[in-house]
Amino acid sequence: MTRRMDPLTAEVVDLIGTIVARYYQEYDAAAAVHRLTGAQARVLALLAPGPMPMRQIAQRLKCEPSNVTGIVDRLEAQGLAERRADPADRRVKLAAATEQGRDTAAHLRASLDFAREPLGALSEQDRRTLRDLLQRMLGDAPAGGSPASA
Amino acid sequence: MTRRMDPLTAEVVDLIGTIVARYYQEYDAAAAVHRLTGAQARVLALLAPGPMPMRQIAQRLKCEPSNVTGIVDRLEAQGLAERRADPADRRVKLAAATEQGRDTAAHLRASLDFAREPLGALSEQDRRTLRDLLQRMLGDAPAGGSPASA
DNA sequence: TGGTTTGCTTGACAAAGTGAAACATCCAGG
DNA sequence: CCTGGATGTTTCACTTTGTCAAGCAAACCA
Repeated sequence: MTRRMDPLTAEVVDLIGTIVARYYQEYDAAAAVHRLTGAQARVLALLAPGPMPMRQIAQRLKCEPSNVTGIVDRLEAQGLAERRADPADRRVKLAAATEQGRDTAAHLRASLDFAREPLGALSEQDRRTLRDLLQRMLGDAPAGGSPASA
Repeated sequence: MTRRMDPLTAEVVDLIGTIVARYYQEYDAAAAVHRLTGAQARVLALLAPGPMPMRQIAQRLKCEPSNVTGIVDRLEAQGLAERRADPADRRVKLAAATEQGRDTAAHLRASLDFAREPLGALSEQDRRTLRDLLQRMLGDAPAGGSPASA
């Protein structure tokens, strides 16, 4: 057990840990500007492109559906989201961002300086290299980006 | 506002978001193996090298000291940590990992496959490049290492 | 000495998260 | 058709994390 990690790998792991901490911190701060918690902001960002069933939100967040109920409740209370019926399946409730919700989501995305600013220290060539390295590190899996959800 | 981000930068940001999500997920999973939550594991890792005042733990976690009280309480209840008096200042309580706590911390660190495995896809040269890019991205700040706080 | 600051804990509270139970709806086999 | 099982959501009870304000003891300062 406890197989030793080589120093270089350990260093990279530490750096990633630092990035993770900073990412969370700045994400929460950006959300707080709009009176949102991190979880609420994440759901709102998920809903910005279009409505989504509660179940699917839970899958994306990797949590139980019962948890999503509360988060959407709070977004709804602030007028940022609403629940709609799914015409195709009456069990399903589609969470959808309101006009104001989409607006907030856009501002939120804009205020993600955590992304622009530190990356500004890198040249375009560097960023390209970084992207390739991260992609390979993640096994070329698509970068959590487009939902591809119906 | 809402200055557009160039597509390359956006791609890198997305990748970082994916890494952050995966990091958290795997960290929590590794902690759960030892009946710990993520926060408890983080504190235990902090205490593994040596005792630390409660106040300092709070600074490292960027949270209120009152929050640390509860987390250390739970570690203490599991026999993984204990509180000691600071001979130099009787107000201070030093949280310290017990023998068992250090042992758990070591196993925890070992089970961080999240670090070794994905990085295994990169050659040593690649890891070196990645390290340098991340360091520059973080403004050459030391990688979350030494506190330097008095 | 006395007043202020510092370190920790307590209490009340909100949000995030889990798990189990309840309920409606859908779907498939007989 | 209709019954039984699977699915989607919510509710409830509960834990953990986290905040903030108040309280208390010890240290510091003048």
